[in-house]
Amino acid sequence: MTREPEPASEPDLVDTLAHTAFVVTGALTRIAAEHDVSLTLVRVLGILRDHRRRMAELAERVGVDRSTMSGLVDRAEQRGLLARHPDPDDRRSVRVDITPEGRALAVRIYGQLSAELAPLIARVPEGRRAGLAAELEQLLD
Amino acid sequence: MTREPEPASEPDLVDTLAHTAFVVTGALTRIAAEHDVSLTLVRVLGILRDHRRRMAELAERVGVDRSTMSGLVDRAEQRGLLARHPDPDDRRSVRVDITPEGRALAVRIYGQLSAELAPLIARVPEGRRAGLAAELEQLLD
DNA sequence: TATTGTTATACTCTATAACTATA
DNA sequence: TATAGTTATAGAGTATAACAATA
Repeated sequence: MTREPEPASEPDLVDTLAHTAFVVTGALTRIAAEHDVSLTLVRVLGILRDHRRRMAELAERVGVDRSTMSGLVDRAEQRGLLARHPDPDDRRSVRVDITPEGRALAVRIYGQLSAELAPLIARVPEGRRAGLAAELEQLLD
Repeated sequence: MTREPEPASEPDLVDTLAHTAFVVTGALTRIAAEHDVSLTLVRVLGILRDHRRRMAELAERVGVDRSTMSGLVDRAEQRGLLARHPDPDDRRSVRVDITPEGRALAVRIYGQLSAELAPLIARVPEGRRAGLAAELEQLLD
């Protein structure tokens, strides 16, 4: 008979995922600070690289209150990184766009993240990298 | 002849690692907020579960200034989660200990993280979970 | 009535600079 | 001189509550 010491959870993988999150978030937070932006704004820039979004969508995706997003967009707009535009379909809504300056900053920051993670990724055999990424994405959804 | 479009970096795995970090950090930040603590304090509690640490060590590991850690420990101490003790070997130093209350809170929070990540981990075939954790740890160091 | 976004408010988090005590 | 920790200060990030405009 085989005992099952861990009925439901997988503590080892959970610990590793938490560890991964701390390392990656730490690197990104530090890089963001070097460019005088917060981690939250970095995430907003990343989201807006692909699609224009409404305030409420941004807040929901990043996980902050709308009032928080409102202030964050205020400051980013003053710095020329984002721009508000009216939504022709709903006059209550505001569409937030990334400016060319914001896009350039996003490219710099995410490029720097790639460069800093490269030595870590190099520890995984080249033939396993795609598989590792695929397994992680499967886990995330 | 084969072209190499990505000379040095591995953008796919970088993107996935960033995605992982956002998901896990988001869950942990939300859980922490439910218990009225910050993500930074959760990390401190996690570190102190294993070893007593000096203020400077804590600040360095978490990636904040010592003055920030000083205030954070102040508030956690007032709440009975941490305790300062003098260091007999160096009278400049302060050793920070986790209290039983702090330890109980850490157990609750990390347990809740395990429970919330369990459905995600379930998407990875059981036979691959240990391997995935090992590959990630290899990457992290 | 419900939703979108903003503002006012209050508190935490954060770093910088200046300081004390100790090494 | 250098290091450990604290305090004072200022600014960003955050949520809650109340609000106006629109659906």
